[in-house]
Amino acid sequence: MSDLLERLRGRGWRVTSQRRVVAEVLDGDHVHLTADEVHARAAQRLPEISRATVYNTLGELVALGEVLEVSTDGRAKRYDPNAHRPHQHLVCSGCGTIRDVRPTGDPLAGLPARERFGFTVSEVQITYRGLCPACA
Amino acid sequence: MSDLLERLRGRGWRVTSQRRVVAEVLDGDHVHLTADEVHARAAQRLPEISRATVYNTLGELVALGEVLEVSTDGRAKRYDPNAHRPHQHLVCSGCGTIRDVRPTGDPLAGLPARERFGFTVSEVQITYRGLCPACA
DNA sequence: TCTTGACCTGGACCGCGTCCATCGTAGGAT
DNA sequence: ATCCTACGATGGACGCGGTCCAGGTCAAGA
Repeated sequence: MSDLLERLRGRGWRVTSQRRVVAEVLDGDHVHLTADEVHARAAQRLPEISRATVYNTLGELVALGEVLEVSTDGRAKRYDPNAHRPHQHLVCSGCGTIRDVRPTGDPLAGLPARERFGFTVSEVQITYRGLCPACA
Repeated sequence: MSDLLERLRGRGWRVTSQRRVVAEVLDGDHVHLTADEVHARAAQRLPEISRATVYNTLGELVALGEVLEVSTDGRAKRYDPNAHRPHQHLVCSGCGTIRDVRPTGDPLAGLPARERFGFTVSEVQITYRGLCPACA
């Protein structure tokens, strides 16, 4: 994400203080923040930033492929800045923490043509669930 | 799901007309209905059934392992009556229809110990996305 | 520096789901 | 068959996550 702002400027993005702050928040610790958490952290640096702007900016970053949306619990969506390296997620059923993991092999290989029902399958999302060491 | 009500009675469930109607709705076409769709179909048979009751009943069926909750789009949860046969889901990015599919092999095998970070992994949810024949 | 269209704001609004006080009733007890 | 009562149903208020909108603001090109 380091030169994210330059990439976005190159794509015609108007770089504003709000967008920069949101990008910097995501660029920090690689945790999976909710939109409200992003808003809270952004507001520490830019107190008057609005929720709507955070939602808009996150949506744009997702549309541009710079950030991934993850919804593992049916509650708030989370935003994953690790978008350029394909990976899956490992979720603790106890505390809800999420880790990025990289399974071996081609995940599409497990779905034989007979089970595709004529679909053009292009993407696979895998969520591994279990208990983390602390919760076990 | 055929003798579902008997199983539930055996577990101490009080069988009411509302619960029977909800179970019958799920037992119909094996589509993946939202809670509101379940409510609408139930209301055709039992006009005064309340939303809260439908939500309660669905939640109980999930807790008892008779029905699965599926949230593929971050919108409303869907309810899958095919709970006794392990399967995954194939979702059309165009129209949103969901098909049950059965991948080959053990889905847990793809995650080597090194990528488990000490977690006790017990469950794998896979969502295949693509376009169905009609949307392609 | 000026201009302008893209952007930001705050608050109303919406969809999905939960909660709660109250009423109704399934099913055991008699 | 009838009664009793605890479990279930009702529906309306509420909460959270997210979207929309009218109006004010400002980045960046001319």
